Amino acid sequence: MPVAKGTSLDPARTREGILAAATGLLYRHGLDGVGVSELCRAVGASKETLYRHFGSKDGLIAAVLEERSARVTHWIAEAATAAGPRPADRLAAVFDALGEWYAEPDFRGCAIVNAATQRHADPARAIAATHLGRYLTMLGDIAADAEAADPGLLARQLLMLLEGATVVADHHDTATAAADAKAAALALLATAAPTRKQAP
Amino acid sequence: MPVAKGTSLDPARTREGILAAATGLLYRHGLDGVGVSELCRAVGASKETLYRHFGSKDGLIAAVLEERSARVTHWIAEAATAAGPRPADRLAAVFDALGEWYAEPDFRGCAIVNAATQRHADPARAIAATHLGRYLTMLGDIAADAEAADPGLLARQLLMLLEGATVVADHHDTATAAADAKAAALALLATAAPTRKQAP
DNA sequence: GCACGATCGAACCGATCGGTACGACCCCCT
DNA sequence: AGGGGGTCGTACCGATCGGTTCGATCGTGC
Repeated sequence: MPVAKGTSLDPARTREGILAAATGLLYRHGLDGVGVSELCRAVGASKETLYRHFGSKDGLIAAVLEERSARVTHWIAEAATAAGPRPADRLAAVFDALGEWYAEPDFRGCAIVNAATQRHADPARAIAATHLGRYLTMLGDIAADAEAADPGLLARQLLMLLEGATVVADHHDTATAAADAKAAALALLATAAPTRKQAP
Repeated sequence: MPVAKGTSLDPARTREGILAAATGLLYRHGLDGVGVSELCRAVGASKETLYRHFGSKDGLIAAVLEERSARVTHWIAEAATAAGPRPADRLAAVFDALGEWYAEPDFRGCAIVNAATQRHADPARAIAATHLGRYLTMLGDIAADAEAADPGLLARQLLMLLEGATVVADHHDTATAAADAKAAALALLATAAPTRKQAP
């Protein structure tokens, strides 16, 4: 409960606060499951402030999705690079990170893909496309380092495992999804790059 | 445009007509993207008729999803059994069928999973869970026939590929999704059941 | 031949939606 | 000291939503 009436913090701080609170609410309740008034009450901001910062509800949604896409992909990429140089280790780390995410109590699937599903018009769908593109780039790096015969193909297949695991974890089987997907991903990697051993 | 005012057809026929028309509209526009009034106009039925048959919009949605789940899974299973006795052929046929689906001009992802994403309350999510369960059963049969070391694991991995391919085809890369997923599925099958050849 | 059941079309309801307007407040800067 | 900008809270707007009701209509089975 920082601010009182007039603001002491700079507007950028206000904007970030709205963004952070809206991210959770829109994810949990769905884009159409929470109204702007309710959003403002939970955020602790007035409608006027929200609309000055984001222009419209869709503007707020777009900002939320862009920020979340950047943060999530960065988090996954960090987990991968922290696992060391070996492609198999990096790939395993990606799915281990997903497993932590799936285990969170209010896991609800991929927020960006979910949003694109709920909005058939442009903004959300475009963001989802670039979001998947970011994943594909990261997986493509792993595939290339593993000297896969067709790194692009392997990356697209790994992306399907990643998104499929997320869907299955959301709608069917939360417990084993990440581990199952990890095993499948490592099997695909081994099949696509049989020449590479773990020589130093 | 069969019926005029009073009905000559039996109520079951009316119900089926509403169901069929609503299936397409709700899929294309999303569950919240089309109102009941618009739905009635497109269907050619009055609100009173719709509400007598389905009770509520959610009741209509549930009926649409149940019917679609049964029809889709039956269609995929038919494609698999028509491909012959060999597990690899049946698995390939599944993803070939998915490829036909992805290529349809108004493909929008899996209607049941999409609906479950849009509705955080019970009915749609429960239907999605049983829908994935049906897929899992079919894939489990293939895995078992292939004498996979762990048929349940393989089936869950294949399910992720199926759902992941659908997500990717919807939001990123429609063209190669099915073929990429098919190759990955066959590779997983070969890895999980290396003993089995195609002896007669 | 007549009542019954299914249907239509349109009016209607309260609720809620996204978005705007306004007066009051308070902090920062000059 | 004082003014301007960011904010709050609330009231308000038109539109639309899901759902109900009602009179008129028409085919079918008794």
